[in-house]
Amino acid sequence: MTVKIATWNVNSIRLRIAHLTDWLRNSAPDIVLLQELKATSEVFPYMEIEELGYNVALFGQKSYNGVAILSKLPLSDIKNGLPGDDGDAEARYIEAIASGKGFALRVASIYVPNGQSPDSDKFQYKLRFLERLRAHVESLLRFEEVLVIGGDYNVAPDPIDVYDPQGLDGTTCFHPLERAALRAITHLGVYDAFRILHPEKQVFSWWDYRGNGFDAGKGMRIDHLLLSPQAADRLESCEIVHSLRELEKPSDHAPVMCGLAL
DNA sequence: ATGGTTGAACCTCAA
Repeated sequence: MTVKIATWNVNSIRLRIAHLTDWLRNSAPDIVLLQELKATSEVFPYMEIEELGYNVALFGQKSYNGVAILSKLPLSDIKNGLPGDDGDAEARYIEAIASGKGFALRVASIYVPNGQSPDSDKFQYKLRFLERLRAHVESLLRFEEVLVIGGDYNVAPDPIDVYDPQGLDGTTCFHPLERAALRAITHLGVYDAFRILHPEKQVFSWWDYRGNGFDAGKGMRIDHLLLSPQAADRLESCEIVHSLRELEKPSDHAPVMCGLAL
């Protein structure tokens, strides 16, 4: 069967619940990795999601951050938080095993810190977070599983992934140090699902609300589905769901969805 | 364009 796996930064689950449920009904992804929920478990809209047949694993936080995994397949081995810093209280990483008939895969939803500006403490936190992710991916790859780490990486990998590579060089989400930190992860042997299937195509996943970036075509591709070799070998499709960014009161991100033959 | 918009919560911060 083909298992459809998507990632989406919703920028508030409570404001975006109608966009999400309409999309779940129409596209029926099997697994959805969500970021920027801005919600705790007390206010998370479990009922609207569960009545569509999804199990929910949630790592919530008030006001900021918050990640979740929605899955039509049963979830187990749920782990909250990225290893490597017990003092990190931000809800930016959740991982689980999804089990189907005759197969299992590990999935993770990640929300890499934005980093604010390259001269800020938050940028250093972003770089440390990416290094923690590198170390964790290195350990996960040893299991040789079908693995999908999807989320808002807040890094555009290459010049083709931003609207103005020269003007944006050195700015947040397209800084040489961030791009090197992301390459240190992909060089371990995880593969960008979109870029595997579309080596030359410029499609963005995020557009700034400010300055009407969407209508101006000023976007970046910063949301990624990174695949282990075992997952990449099964990759059938990968698209960015532009239509959700065209709705009234949209998230500033569009989902990215891939299909794996499992 | 050193501006601009959005969301959650607070009277501003994060993105």
